[in-house]
Amino acid sequence: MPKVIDERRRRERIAEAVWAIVARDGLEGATVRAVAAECGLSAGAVQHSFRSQAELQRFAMELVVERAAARIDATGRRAAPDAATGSGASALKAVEAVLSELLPLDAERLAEARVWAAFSAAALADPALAPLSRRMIAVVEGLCARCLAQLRADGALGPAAGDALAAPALRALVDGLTVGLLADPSPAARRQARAVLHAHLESLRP
Amino acid sequence: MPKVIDERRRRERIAEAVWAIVARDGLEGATVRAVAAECGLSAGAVQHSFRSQAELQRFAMELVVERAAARIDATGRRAAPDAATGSGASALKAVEAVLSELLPLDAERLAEARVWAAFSAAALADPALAPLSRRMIAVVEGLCARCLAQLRADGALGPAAGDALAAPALRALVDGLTVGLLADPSPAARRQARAVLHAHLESLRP
DNA sequence: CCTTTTATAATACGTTTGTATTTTATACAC
DNA sequence: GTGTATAAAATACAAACGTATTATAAAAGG
Repeated sequence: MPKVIDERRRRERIAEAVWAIVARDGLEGATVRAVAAECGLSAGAVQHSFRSQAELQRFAMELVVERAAARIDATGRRAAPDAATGSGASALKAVEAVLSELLPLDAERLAEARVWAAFSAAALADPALAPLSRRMIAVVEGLCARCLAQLRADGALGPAAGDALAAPALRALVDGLTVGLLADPSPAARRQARAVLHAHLESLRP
Repeated sequence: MPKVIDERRRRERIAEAVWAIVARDGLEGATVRAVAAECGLSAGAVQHSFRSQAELQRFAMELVVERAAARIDATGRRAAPDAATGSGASALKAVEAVLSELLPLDAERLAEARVWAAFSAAALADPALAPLSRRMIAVVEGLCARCLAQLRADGALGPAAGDALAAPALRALVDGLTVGLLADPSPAARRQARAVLHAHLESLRP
């Protein structure tokens, strides 16, 4: 054995190279050779870690979901203790901050959203990727539900806003704002997206 | 000249073949040969109508926007006379019906949405397609704005719902619901999407 | 009727793709 | 220390791609 290398780390490094290329050139730019060059390996090394390109793409998309789910879980937990103390107004601000982190409002999250959009589009034609699309949506909706539960606990939610449709609606709003920001990530559009999210949360108040 | 053929019609027929393939196999399935086979032509004939594949894809995406804009314009105009007569409740129902036509609730519009998602993803990596993405969003938001104006004229809009953010918010909601239905087009998900749209419009009432 | 023009078809070509195969070099076992 | 197993690199190869080129056939003009 030439080097005793952590195979898991290696696979993740390659997946991250896939992300970088996809964010820049789209999924069709992520050829085996391009991915290998992106992380300073030979094509043979990539082939050693992934039997086929399809397996590589599936792993890269799985890792996106996994990382995003972990991050969302962390921010969701972070918001909860924050707001339990004060009035409804501060809870609303905390929830707004948490949900803002789902939107592509900075360069890093814009890249993430571009990668995710590319994979989601690929999932429409590849049944092996479709469950990952659904899982990501479920994760986002879960965060929305937790945010709404937080608001409800703080009395920042009106009576009509508490039904089972509030979380799917909030998820749709966030995803729709993301779609808009992908097409137009200008500062003006970012301001508007933030304002729309703010207004929606305000409209839920009692 | 072998046949005196309407060049515009021919280009549209080829573009429609692109849509059929993209809806089924994604954009990377729309090779010149596959497109030619889809509409019963030879690859040479396709090349005669489109200098390059990039030009073909751009035309196909332009035609999607053009057709969608025309359809949206027509349905928007159709809704207006409907609701001006009755109370706010009937206006709300009419608007709900109009906006429902934007959602992929049947097979035809699901195919349309799949095509649009594929092109939108391609636009992220191809600056020549990006303006078409933005235009489509503007068209949808325009319909949302007209629907809201209709509701306002019929007194079916609360005071806080009338600001400039209502149309962008409604557009985001519709696009977000579309994203969800693309990942999960099951009857249950369709029911929920309709319910979310209904609840959102209800929440705008005075 | 013959020439010309042009849409279509067929073929050819160079490139790039994913992947299989071979070669090389290195770290561990005995 | 030597042999062996394996990661990594290099190379090879068939398939598919976009596109250029050539050939064919059919309608219009004189």
